[in-house]
Amino acid sequence: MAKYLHDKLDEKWRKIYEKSGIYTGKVDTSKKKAFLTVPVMYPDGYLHLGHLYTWTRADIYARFMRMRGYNVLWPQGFHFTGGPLVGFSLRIKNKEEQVLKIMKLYKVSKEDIERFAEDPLYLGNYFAKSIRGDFDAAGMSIDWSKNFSLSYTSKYSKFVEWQFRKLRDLGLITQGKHPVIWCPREDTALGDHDRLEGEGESPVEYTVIKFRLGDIILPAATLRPETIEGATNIWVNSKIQYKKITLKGGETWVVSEKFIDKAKYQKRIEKVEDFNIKSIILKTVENPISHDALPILDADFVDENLNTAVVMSVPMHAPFDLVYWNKLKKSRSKFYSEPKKIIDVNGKDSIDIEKAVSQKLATENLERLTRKVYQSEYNSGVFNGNSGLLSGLSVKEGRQKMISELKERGVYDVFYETSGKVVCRCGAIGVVNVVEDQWFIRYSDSDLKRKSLEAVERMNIYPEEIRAQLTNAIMNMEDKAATRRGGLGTSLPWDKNWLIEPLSDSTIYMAYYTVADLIEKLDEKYVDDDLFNYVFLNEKPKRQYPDIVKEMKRSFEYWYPVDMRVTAKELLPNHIAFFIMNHVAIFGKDFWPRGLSINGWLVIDKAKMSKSKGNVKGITQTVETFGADATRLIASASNGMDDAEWNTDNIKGFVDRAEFLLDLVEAYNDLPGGEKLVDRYLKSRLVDLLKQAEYDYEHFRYRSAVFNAFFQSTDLLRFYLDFGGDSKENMKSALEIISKMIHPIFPFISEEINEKIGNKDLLESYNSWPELKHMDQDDTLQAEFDVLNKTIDDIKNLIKMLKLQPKEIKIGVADRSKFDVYNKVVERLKQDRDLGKIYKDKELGRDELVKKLIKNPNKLPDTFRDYEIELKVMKEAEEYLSKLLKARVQVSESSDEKAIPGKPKIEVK
RNA sequence: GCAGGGGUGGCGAAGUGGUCAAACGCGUAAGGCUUAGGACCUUAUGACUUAGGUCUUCGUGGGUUCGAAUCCCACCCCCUGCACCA
Repeated sequence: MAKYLHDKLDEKWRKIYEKSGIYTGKVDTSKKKAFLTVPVMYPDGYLHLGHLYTWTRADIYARFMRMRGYNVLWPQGFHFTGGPLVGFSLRIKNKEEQVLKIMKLYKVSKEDIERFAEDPLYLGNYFAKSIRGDFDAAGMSIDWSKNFSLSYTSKYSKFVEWQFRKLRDLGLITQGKHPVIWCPREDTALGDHDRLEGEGESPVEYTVIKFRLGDIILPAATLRPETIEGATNIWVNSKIQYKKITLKGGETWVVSEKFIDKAKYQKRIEKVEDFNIKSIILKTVENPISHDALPILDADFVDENLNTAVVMSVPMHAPFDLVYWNKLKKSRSKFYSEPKKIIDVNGKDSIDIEKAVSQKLATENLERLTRKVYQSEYNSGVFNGNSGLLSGLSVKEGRQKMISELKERGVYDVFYETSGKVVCRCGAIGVVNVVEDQWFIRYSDSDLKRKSLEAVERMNIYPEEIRAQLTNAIMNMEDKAATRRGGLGTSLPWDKNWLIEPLSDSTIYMAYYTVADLIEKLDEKYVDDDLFNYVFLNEKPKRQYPDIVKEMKRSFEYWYPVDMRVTAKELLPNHIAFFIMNHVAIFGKDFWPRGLSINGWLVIDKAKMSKSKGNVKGITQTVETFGADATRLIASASNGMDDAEWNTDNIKGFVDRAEFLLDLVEAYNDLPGGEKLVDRYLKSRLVDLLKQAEYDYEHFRYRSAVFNAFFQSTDLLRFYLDFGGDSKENMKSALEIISKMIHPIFPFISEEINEKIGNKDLLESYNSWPELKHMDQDDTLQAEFDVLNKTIDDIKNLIKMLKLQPKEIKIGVADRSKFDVYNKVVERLKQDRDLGKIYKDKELGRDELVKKLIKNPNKLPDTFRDYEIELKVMKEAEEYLSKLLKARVQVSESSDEKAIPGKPKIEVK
C-alpha cells in the first residue's frame, strides 16, 4: 500500500516549481497571455481557511490556463490605505482585551506587539509576510516579483495622483456637501465597523417646515411634508426643555435643548437663549400652504431626542397624532375641527386608521401601524379632492411638488437625523455631520455608466447571475466620496487636507502590477504624469527615458487588460463596480476588464470560525496536518456564489482515493494486458469526464470539477478493475489523463503520478491539457453498461424481496427481433413525441412490446440499444456478477416476454 | 423602499422539459471488525408489495404539454446588499 506522505510530496514539488520559474510572468509575444488578479487584502491579521477559498479558486484558474498553453501572470499585492491598519494598531495601543488575546493565540512576540502599537506600517508588513508564507504553503502559483503595497510607496502614490488628475480632467471629480454619521467625541466619520451599536444605520433626510409665530419660528421636522394640507395642529412637549436659538442669517427657532448639540454639525448657531415652551401653548400658527390656523398643543409623546421636538400633526395620516387629537377633543373643543383625509389608498393595502386607532393600541403597535400607513401610502397613495395643491398626484409625485412649493415660500429647510441609534466604540452617541467640502468621483455620470454597462456586457462573468447584479449596481451608482481625513494613504494632489480613501485608490492598480518590478529600477525623478501617460495611455513622451521605461510599456501592453478577476461577492456592488468604471473612464476599450468570477463565503466545520473559541483553522496548520492538495479541496465547496458549508471530514475521502491512485501507479505495470469491452468503456467514460471537467474548469464550477475529474474518475478505475479490466496500456493512459484532469486542483500529487508513469515535463510547462478523443466515445456501449448496473440493482432488489440467498442467477438478454422493434420505437420518438400516432400505427401499435414501452409517458425509451453489445457486455460480466452477488451467474439469450432490450429477464434460484 | 437570490427527503445539498424516489455528503438503523469505544467496511433509510410492480412527493394554487421540481400566471414565506466602509 502506498502511503500519501503529503509533507514530503508537497515540499518536493513546491521546490521544483519554484525553481522552474513557471510562476513568474515573463513577456513572451509568441504565447497567448492570461492576466489574473485577486483583490489586494488588508494585512491586519493572519489568514484562515475562509480567506484561502477565493485564492484557491484563482490558483486553479491559473494552473488550468497554463496547461492550456497560456502565459499566465498572477501577482498579488497588499492594501495599507485607510483605517484598518491604523485602527488595529490603535486597538493594540489601547490594550483591547480581544485583540491582545488574538495576538497571544498566534504567539506574536512581545516586542512585535509593542511595535504594532506604534507603527501601523510595521504591523502591515509583518502580516503581509505571514500571509505570503501561507499562500506559498497552500501552493498558490503567485508571481511575487510584482508584489507591492498600496499606497505604501511614493511611486505608487504618484500613480494614484496621476489617476486623480486624469479623473479631474475628464470632469469626473466634484466637491460638495455630504451627510455622514459622525462621532462627536473623536470628531471623525463613524463607519459601520467602528460602532458599538447601530450597524447599518445611515443619515435620513427630514424636511423641516418653518411655522411662523411672530418673530420666532417653530421648525417642525417631518418625513412626510406632502401631508401638510391635512395638518390640524402643532405638537410640543411641555415636559422637555426647549431653547430659543438664533441661526446665522438671523432666524430664531424654538427647538429642544437636545437638538442643539446635533444641530451644531449642520447649522450655524449664533445664540442660545432660554425659552418657556408653555408660553406659546394654545397660541396658533398659520399653515403656510392652506393658511389654516394651527394651534400649538401639548403632547407627551413628542421625543426630545428626535429632531427639533416640534411636530406637525396630521391625524388622518399619522396614528399617534390621531390618538392625541382625539384625546383633546373634549378639553380643547374650541380648537377642534374634523381632521381631513387627503390621501386615498385603494385595494387591499388600504388601512382604516380611525378604526385601527379606536382599538387603543399599545405604543409599539402604534409604531407598527405608523410604518404600515407610511408604507402603503407611499407606495400606492393618491391625493384626493381634499388636497388643494396635490389632488390627483401620487404620494411620490406630491412629495416632490410640495417640497418645491415650500422652498418657494421660504419655509423649507432640511435636517439629517440618524436612522437609528448609533453608538461609537468610544461610547459617544453618533450624530449626523454634513461635511462641506468632500470630494467625489462622479460615478453618477450617465455617459460613464453607459460605457461601463457596455464593458459589463462584453465581459465573461462566472456565475452568469452576477451580470444582472453588476449591471444594476452600475445603473444605480451615485457619486462616491473619495476622500477621508484620517488613516494611511495618498493625499489628494490638489487639496492636501484630504487623503484618498481606500476604495478609490485601488481601482486601476492592476495596471501597476505589470510594471511594479521594473519601476523599482527607475529613478524617482522620472516618475510623473508624463511617464504614466506614455506607458499606460501611449501618449508621446515629453522627454528621453531610460530603456527600462520602454520595457515597462511593453510589459503593460502585453499583459493588459485584466482577463480574470476573482473575488468574493461582497466586493461586487462597490469595488468591482469602481474597478470597471475607472477602467472605462481612463483606458481605451482594448484595456477594459475581460473577466470576473465571484464566490460566496465559506463556512468551515459548521460553526463560523471563532477566534475566541480557539478553533481557528490557520493555513499552515491545516497544510501541515492534511497537505496542500487536500487543503485545496475547499475550492470544491460550491459551484457558484452560494455561501458554502465545508467540513474537514471531506479530506478523508481525498486521502483514500489519493492512495488508491498511488497504489495503481506502482502496480499497473504488472497488469497482464488485453483489450475487452470494459476497456472501450473505460476510454469512452474518460472522454466524457474530460469533457465535463473541461467545461467545469472553464466556468469556475469547481465543485463539479472535483467530482468529475477526481471522484468519478477514481470510481471508474475501481469499476474497471473489479470488472476484470487488466490492460497495462489502457490503465497507464487513464492514469495520465486523470493526473492531468486533477492537476489544477491538486497540483502536487498529480505531478507525482505523472512523473511515476514516466513523464518528464512539468504539467504547466507546456500545453499539456489532454485533447478530447471523440472517436473513443461510444454512447451505445455506455448505455449498455448502464443496463448492466440497472440489472444489478434489480437483482439486489429481487433478492431482498424474496429474502433468499440465491445460488444461481440467470440473466436473459432479449433476442434480436425485440431490439429491432425497440430501436424503431426510439427512432419514432426522436421524430415525434405524440404517442397517439404510435398507437394508431398499423405495424407498431399492435405489438405488445411497444405497448409496454410507451405505457408511461414519463418513462419513454430514449437511447438506441444494440443486441450484440448488450449480450456481450452481460456475458463478459458473468464473472464480475458472480463475485459481486455471490452466486453462479449465467447469461444467455431469451425469447421470454420479460426479456426486454435494456432490461434483461432475471431468474434467481 | 430599491435591487438580487432562494423555498426539493430528518439535515446539508444536486438536479432546470423525458428511464428521477431524487446523485453526493451528514444523520439514523442493522451487520462486520474490536475486550469495549472510536475509526473503518457492508447494507438499509417515502409508502405499500414474496419476481423486478404500484402509489405519493420538489413553498401554495392554477395553466401549457403526450410528459413539469424544471416553462407560464397569481399568491405565501425566507435570505443578502444599499456606499465613503473594508
